[in-house]
Amino acid sequence: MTTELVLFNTLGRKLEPFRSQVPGEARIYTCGPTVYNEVHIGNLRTFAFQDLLRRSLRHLGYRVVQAMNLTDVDDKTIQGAHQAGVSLAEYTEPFIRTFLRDLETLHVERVEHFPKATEHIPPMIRLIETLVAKGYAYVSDGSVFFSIAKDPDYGRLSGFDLDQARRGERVAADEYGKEDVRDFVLWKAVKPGEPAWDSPWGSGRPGWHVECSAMSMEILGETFDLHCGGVDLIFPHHENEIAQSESATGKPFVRTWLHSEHLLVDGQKMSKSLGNQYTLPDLLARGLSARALRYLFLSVHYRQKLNFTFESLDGAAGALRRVDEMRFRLLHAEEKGAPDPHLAEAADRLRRDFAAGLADDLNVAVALAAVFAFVKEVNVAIEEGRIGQGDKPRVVDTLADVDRVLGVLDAMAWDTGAGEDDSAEIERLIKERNDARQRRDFAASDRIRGELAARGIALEDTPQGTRWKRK
RNA sequence: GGCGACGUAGCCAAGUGGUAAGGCGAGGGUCUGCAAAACCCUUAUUCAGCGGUUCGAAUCCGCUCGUCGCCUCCA
Repeated sequence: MTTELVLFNTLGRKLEPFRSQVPGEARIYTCGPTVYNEVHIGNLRTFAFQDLLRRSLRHLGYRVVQAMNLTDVDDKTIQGAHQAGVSLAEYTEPFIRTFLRDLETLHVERVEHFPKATEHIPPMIRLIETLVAKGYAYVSDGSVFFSIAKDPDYGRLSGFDLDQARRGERVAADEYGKEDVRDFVLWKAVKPGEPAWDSPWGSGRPGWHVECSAMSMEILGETFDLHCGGVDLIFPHHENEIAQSESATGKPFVRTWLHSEHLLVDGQKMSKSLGNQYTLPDLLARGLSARALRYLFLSVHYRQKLNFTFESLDGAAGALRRVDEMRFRLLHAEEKGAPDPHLAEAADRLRRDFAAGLADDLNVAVALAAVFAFVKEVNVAIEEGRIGQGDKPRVVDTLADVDRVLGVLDAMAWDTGAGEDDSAEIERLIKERNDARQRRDFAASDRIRGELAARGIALEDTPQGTRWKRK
């Protein structure tokens, strides 16, 4: 597939053809969570987008190398650990575990690297040393600050005029010593009781922004292809990353910046005070499906706010049901005669339209419309008895191809697989029921149908016979 | 106050100059012993409102109304 990928680069705010630095290879850095609490569905929306990105790149022919950091040292993790009376690592470990579990539940692929900030302190120190040596940073009371005034390009990503934006802002208590309120901290001098590492400026810990710069360049190189995060990270986090990295290396840091919009709940920003801050386990506990949530995430363009409602999640579940039903009917359809040329055409059209949708700045809505057009064609073919030799695997393989990107169409992959195999007994009961129907003993047949329904087995009588499925 | 995004049918959502994709829901039909399920068909003369540009606008421009975001930790 040689479809050219176009992406919206926040740096420059326009659509651009994507060109990787190394042909055929995409190197991606994504800002992961700060592991001080459980992630909510808003966070997960962003990670689902990043998963879509990496899968799409692969679909369009790229090899992907991706790193996602885990920020396990910052004000919040330190405070949390202190309040819980445990070490930093003891405090963050469970949140890392549940984060990775949530990703797995949503079928978000493991990325190649999950660097933890606490395990990469030396490269951060080296980066800061370089900045100090080059005059971009200065030391003050054991802390190190980046000097915005030394970086004429500062503000390029966010488009903010810092002269206007941050004058008169209050300086945080632990950041006295700045020469300019707009400067940001690279290294924070230790405070009593806090975890700390040795450095040329004394004991302390890295600032948040420097973590990502150091780790991304360490793993992916001084210039890499894609850097993603939520829109809230554009300023100041990503702006600062650019300033640090490019000042240190003199090279472009990231070629393309991608930012995903936020998720809203009932039209409002999630917040603890509104009580609308859901986690994935919250939704699962309500009996809602992670698969439907993934579909919902995928169905809204990443640069569009996603308004989460239970109704929209129902809609997502309904859409998946339609795909599942088609596969179910296909499974029971009989292949006879020559392959249907219409189906082959439909399959080609799906592959083409699907790839074209993805290539257009990851327009999944268009890609999904192609899937549903295909579903309809297959349904009609089944209805008209046009399923020929080899058509079933053709349909299944085509869906499997697009599902390598979507990761949501194959119900079997999401099945919890619980329960013993009692299908032989079910088949026996169905036969018994159909015998009763033959004798027009409807009381008996309805009784069996009721029994099966009570066990969660739904029957469908069709002209080709009775088929069943678990509800 | 500065910067920005958005407003398309009951709901979700594509489309950014050539005459409204798709999904859910709803209505009708087919099938059925009856059902259920499923499938098929139908479902926006119209894109927040008002002006303007144009042969032509949901798409471009202006104004108004509304929603949301960033500017401080934040996906």
